[in-house]
Amino acid sequence: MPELPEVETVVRSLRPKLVGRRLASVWVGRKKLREPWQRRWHRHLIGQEVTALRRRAKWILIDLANQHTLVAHLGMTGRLHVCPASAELEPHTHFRCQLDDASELRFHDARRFGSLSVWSQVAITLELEAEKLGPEPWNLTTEWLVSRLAATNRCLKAVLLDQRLFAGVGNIYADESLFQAKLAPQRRACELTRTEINRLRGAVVAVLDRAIARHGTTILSFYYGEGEPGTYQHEFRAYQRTGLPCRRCRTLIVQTRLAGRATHFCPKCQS
DNA sequence: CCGACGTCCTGCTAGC
DNA sequence: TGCTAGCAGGACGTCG
Repeated sequence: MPELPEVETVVRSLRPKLVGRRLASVWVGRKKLREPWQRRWHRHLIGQEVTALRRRAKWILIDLANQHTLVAHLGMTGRLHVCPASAELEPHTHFRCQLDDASELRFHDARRFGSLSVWSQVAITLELEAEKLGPEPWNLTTEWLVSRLAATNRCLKAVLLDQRLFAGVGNIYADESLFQAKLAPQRRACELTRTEINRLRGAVVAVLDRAIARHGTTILSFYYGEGEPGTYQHEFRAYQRTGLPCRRCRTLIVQTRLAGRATHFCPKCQS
């Protein structure tokens, strides 16, 4: 399930294959993923050169010379990759775009929680830079978090999944960050001390950095580049370790449900 | 206004 | 052994 580290891994592997390439022809299979595909988007893509590849939280931004951007979100099972145009078509392929070097950019997504659309610079500013999305976690300040967390009655797990606060964090890295910070997921965010908030901020960044270094987490369907899996799942401390001994204190890891999501934690370390 | 919860979607698997 | 119900979750809509 692609969160920030997986998306960063995909962007890094796609960058050398896409920047400087020109988009030739576009084929759209399913006309609606999360949102309907607009017919006018074709002419924003055809003939355009890719000028840059960026990531914002869990969003992939493919910038074009005409100031438009092909924006992808991988959702749960989405995969965006470049392959030879002749490569066999995988099931659930929803988008293909031939490039000027006989390769092809493809998007496929079995569960269709992902999205693919074309945005203008104005739209990107509105959707990704304003109140809808918090800063990249590395730019979080304790000061800003203190004021935001004081204003909510939600538990830490819910707060970590809130993209307006911890942009790019999803269920896996929320659990791993809370374990690292030794904070209970059910704690009320407004009850945290300044020291604890600073510890949480540090833990999120450390976990994300390490996950990026391991090319993300592969459980079922996440692959990057030519099909390589991430390896961060081997470093899980809480997520999917229900009933296994805590690596710090040997207490058995417990699973519960918070903010509608499976939540894993050590009842002793994270008390 | 805030927070909890339902919805979308398909593949895998636990359990009968 | 084979089938099926239930679970997985990111973003967004809805409801109390």
